[in-house]
Amino acid sequence: MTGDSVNGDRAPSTLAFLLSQVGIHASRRFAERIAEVDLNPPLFRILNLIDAAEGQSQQAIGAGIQVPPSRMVALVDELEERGLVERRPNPEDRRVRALYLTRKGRSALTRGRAIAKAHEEELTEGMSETDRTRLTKLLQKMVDQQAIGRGVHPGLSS
Amino acid sequence: MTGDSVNGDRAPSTLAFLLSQVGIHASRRFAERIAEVDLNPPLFRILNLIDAAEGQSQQAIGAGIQVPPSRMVALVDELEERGLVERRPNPEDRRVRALYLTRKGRSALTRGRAIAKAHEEELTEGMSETDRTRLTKLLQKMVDQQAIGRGVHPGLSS
DNA sequence: TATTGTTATACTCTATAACTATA
DNA sequence: TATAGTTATAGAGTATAACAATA
Repeated sequence: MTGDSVNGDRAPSTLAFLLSQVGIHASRRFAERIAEVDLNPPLFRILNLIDAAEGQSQQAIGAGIQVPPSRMVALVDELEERGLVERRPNPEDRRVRALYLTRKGRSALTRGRAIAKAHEEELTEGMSETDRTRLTKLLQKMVDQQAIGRGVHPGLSS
Repeated sequence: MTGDSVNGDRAPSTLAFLLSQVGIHASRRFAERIAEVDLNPPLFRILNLIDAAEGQSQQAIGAGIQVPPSRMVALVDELEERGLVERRPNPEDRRVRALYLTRKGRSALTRGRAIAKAHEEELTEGMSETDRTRLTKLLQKMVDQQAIGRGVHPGLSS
């Protein structure tokens, strides 16, 4: 590939190009790996959020990461069908469905986290500790400067 | 958003998360901006590639960035309908359609490049020149280490 | 037989709008 | 009237497979 004459590697890549190139690669690769535990990135992300705030409503969870209500339904449906999440009635407001992880859900989350860690290591393979820290800081600064929102992943929102 | 209790910002982000977060943001933002000249990222990319290798066949262009033949048809169809690209017969092989930019295509490309430059500036706003260079080098190293392929954008391939 | 370009088709992801049951 | 959840539906983007013309 690198030796082809018809590709885009003649000009040095811009930061914008590199960022989107590496970012999409990282997302794709993570999607591949998290599939090993029969999850996909959105599902894994929701599992994490429920774990961090058990008993919250579907829409409260969704609002935090800019996921519309209708999508939350589909996502939670799938998690519930697989027995990873439970929808419990909220006695104070019968419209609300409070979300809880099942034991199976908790175990899936643990396995997912191990994969996330392995993915992180794969992605930073061959990088010195200094470079990792440096890169993290630069990207974090960008998230703040560009007002992306910490923890808000655009691939799971609008 | 940053003050919400139900979001993902409690734990410090991993490099994998940051990379995909910032990368997808950069892609989305670029898509928004390039729409100002009535293009989308794949179309702009193809325009660039044709400019760099005029007279090549559709499939030769597509192969360099891992785009399947059937998709090249749709992409070039659209560019041709808008009068940005011309398909010319190749007298040596009548199966082949050689691609050329029209004057209008060249002008669209110029305007697109100006937008790409503005996008680059927006994305690196508030960053020192040192940090830009540093970030570029780190990402470039990652592209090589992860065998992503210089100039090959995963968002325009498989 | 192999290759270029094409068509037909289908699948994934996602959002918008309308609906229901509660409040 | 407003809100939580739901359903119906449609659009964008993309890939695979089969096909026609030419090599």
